[in-house]
Amino acid sequence: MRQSKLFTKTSHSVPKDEESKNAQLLIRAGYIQKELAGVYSILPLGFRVLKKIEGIIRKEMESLDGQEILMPALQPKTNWEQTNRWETYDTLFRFESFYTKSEYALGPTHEEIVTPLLKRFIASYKDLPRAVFQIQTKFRDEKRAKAGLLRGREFIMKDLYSFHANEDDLAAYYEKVRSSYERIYAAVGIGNRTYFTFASGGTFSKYSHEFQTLTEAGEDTIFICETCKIAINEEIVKEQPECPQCNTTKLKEEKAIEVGNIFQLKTRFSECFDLQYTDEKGAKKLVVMGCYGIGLTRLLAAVVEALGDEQGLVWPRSISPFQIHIVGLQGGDEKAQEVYDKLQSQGLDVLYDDRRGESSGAKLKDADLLGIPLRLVISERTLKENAAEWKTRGQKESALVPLDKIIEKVIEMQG
RNA sequence: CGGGGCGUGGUGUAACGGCUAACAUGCCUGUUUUGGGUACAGGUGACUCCCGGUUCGAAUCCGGGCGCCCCGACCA
Repeated sequence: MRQSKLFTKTSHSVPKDEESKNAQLLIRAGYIQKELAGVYSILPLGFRVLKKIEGIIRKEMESLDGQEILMPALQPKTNWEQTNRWETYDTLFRFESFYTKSEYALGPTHEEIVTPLLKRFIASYKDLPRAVFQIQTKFRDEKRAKAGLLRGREFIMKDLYSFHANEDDLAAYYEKVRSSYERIYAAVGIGNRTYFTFASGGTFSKYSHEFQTLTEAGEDTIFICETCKIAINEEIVKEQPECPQCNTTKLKEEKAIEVGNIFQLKTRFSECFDLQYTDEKGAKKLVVMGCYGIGLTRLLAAVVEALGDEQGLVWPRSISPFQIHIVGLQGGDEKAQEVYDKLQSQGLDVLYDDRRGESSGAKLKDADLLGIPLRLVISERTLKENAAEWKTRGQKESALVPLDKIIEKVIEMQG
């Protein structure tokens, strides 16, 4: 893509109504735009990142035999009354139709839809296990939206629901999901600072598990066991905090942001909707359920919080909007164009800063702000060596690479 | 939901109750410059969030509303 055609622009100044690092950098770089408190438009560069994250998550969900569906965000009140959550779910968006006076919810989660949905198809033990997932916009009536994309009123979430014949099967599946989640966090570049965390179970069970990523902007406080590489959420740490695995009390307190959670719902919802199956002996039994969520927009923001620096965004290759940022400076435009065409024809994701009016300094600053992992500068100076300057975002050093070796080197880099 | 702060060109800010609402940035024209947000000149751009009140006079004071941020509470 040519940068001169991109409808978004970078901005020098930070919006005064945003304080969080993720919102400031993403808005300045033109990845997102705020529409309302806690509600953002995702612009082309941000959309590309989101799609990359989506791809990583989808691949893992499919490996868990998850079948992708899309359920409605608009949901009937009756289903929420059936689970007794119409009155009690405090961030539920509830509203009345202007014309019919019927009441609706905007889905913050989808147990109320997915459970009756699967009931139409599950009748026998032969129909189990099953897993479905979706990647969809969710709504929560937050009393206070905050911290950019970290806590919004509208956000994009992947939710997976699993259906099992018994608790053992659920437990085994739950472990598989845990591994998938760990691969997801590693793939988006925050694996080394994301901890499997023991947390309270909320509405459904005694405990649940979260994945928490260490960042200053985190809303949660967790206690890390360095030996086991797991953590405990503050909410379940009472007087004597200890690691549930090795029982040590040497725990390190840290701020973290919750980037995913997994719950064993068991029969909490199958009871409400009478979701039963017939077992091998002809007996009726309740289906056992699990649910597993990852907020994509929040995950994106968490990566920014964790990796962004003074100069701007820093993307891992796996989710960067582009793999390569070609910057043509004075005297290098013609060659830059050639290299761009060549890399494009190799099917590589390339952003080419072909803007003519901008000064060199402005282009280099913008490249840092946009955060694309590999920057190739082509200018009069590099062309004296018949080369391009190769620089990795986030690293100080750069090197000259001969123009005829670039494709080779890019392919080598991508492994 | 409790507390605090704030709404002024696209953006960031300034302006004692008193001249034509100022500065920077952006944008447009031209010249210039070209490896870390070049320089100069000219130009464009604001019913000062909305409604009402006080006053000879309101961006400024008062009341109400709407919106935004931060702290806390809450949080699948």
